Amino acid sequence: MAEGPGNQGHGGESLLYLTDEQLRQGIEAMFFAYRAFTADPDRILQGNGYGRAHHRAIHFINIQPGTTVNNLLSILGVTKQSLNRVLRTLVEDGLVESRVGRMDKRERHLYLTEAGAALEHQLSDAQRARMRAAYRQAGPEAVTGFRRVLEAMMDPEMHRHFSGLREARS
Amino acid sequence: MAEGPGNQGHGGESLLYLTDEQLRQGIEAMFFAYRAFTADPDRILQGNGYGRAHHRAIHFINIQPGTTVNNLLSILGVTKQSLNRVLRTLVEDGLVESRVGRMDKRERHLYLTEAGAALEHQLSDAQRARMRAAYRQAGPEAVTGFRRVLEAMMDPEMHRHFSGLREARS
DNA sequence: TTGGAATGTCAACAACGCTGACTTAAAGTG
DNA sequence: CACTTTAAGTCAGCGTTGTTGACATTCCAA
Repeated sequence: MAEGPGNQGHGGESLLYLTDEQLRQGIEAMFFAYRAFTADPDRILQGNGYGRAHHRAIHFINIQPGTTVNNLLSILGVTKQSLNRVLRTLVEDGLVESRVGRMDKRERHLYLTEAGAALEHQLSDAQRARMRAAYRQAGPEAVTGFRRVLEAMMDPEMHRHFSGLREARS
Repeated sequence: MAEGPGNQGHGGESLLYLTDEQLRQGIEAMFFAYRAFTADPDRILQGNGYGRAHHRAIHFINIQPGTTVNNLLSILGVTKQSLNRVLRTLVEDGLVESRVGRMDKRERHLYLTEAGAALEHQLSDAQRARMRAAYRQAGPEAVTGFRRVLEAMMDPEMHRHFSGLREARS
């Protein structure tokens, strides 16, 4: 089974032999876990004409109310045309409000309406429930490691946008 | 928010207060990390007319040579029409070979050709490199926790298909 | 004031999910 | 053998969400 060097005990020291098999399992785990991770929101959104892209937009508008389209663009890493299609439907449906900037009238500042906030809650509740269950099952130490690996995996560019950076240092 | 008493202890002990903010950061970390995680293969595949779906098919055919279409279907969790579209192009392009089953002639057993294996290598090398770097940066303890949380997050259905199950139980 | 950069919008296309209906071939079962 | 089920493949069509290209508006600086 390619057990390899049977360490990874708990030392924290050194070596860190990483066999291809171990890495492959990590890759596969990411695939299966991410599928499960997005399953609940996908289910909620399907049928309403919304999808994962709408979820992402709603999520980040909720976190940074008043963010501009351009800022959202750099966070989501898609083209403005792609984002615009999503934003247009959200605005039309009254979930997002788009206000012209006071300083710079080219900018549009985005806010969730009450209806938008309600949907956001529904979505994030479902996702948090799964995350909470996984965290509970895995234990607090595992959670720390989980977060650490994910952060190391992000592109440095994107890591800037990650909001879990508060107490990271100290 | 129904925060309630912080534990319905099923594991038994353990506080494990999980604030919404902590959970939200985990959710966001998954989003950013997964994006980075798929970025390298996506870059390699783009332009060849292939995409993430082709990558997934190639990955699992490589791991289970001779797997049937039906088995692949249940692993990937897509419809046969969706998978067939991908498989057809891979067979046409000579990356995958489809052999009629000897026992059951209805089945088609799938194998990577040399060209397919070469592409698989290219893809998994890129992905392993990123995974290895993240593992190294995070440390061995973190890796264990990472794996533990991801496994807890999977749907039980899908967890059956996860190949990293050898020594898990002790 | 004029030209360039930034911001946002519209149109069209590709990848890849989906449903539904259908065919072919082989296996299983009375 | 007739009947049903299973495995695989196909066709047609649609929805979400990426992409590029073209274009309008706004700001700012030469």
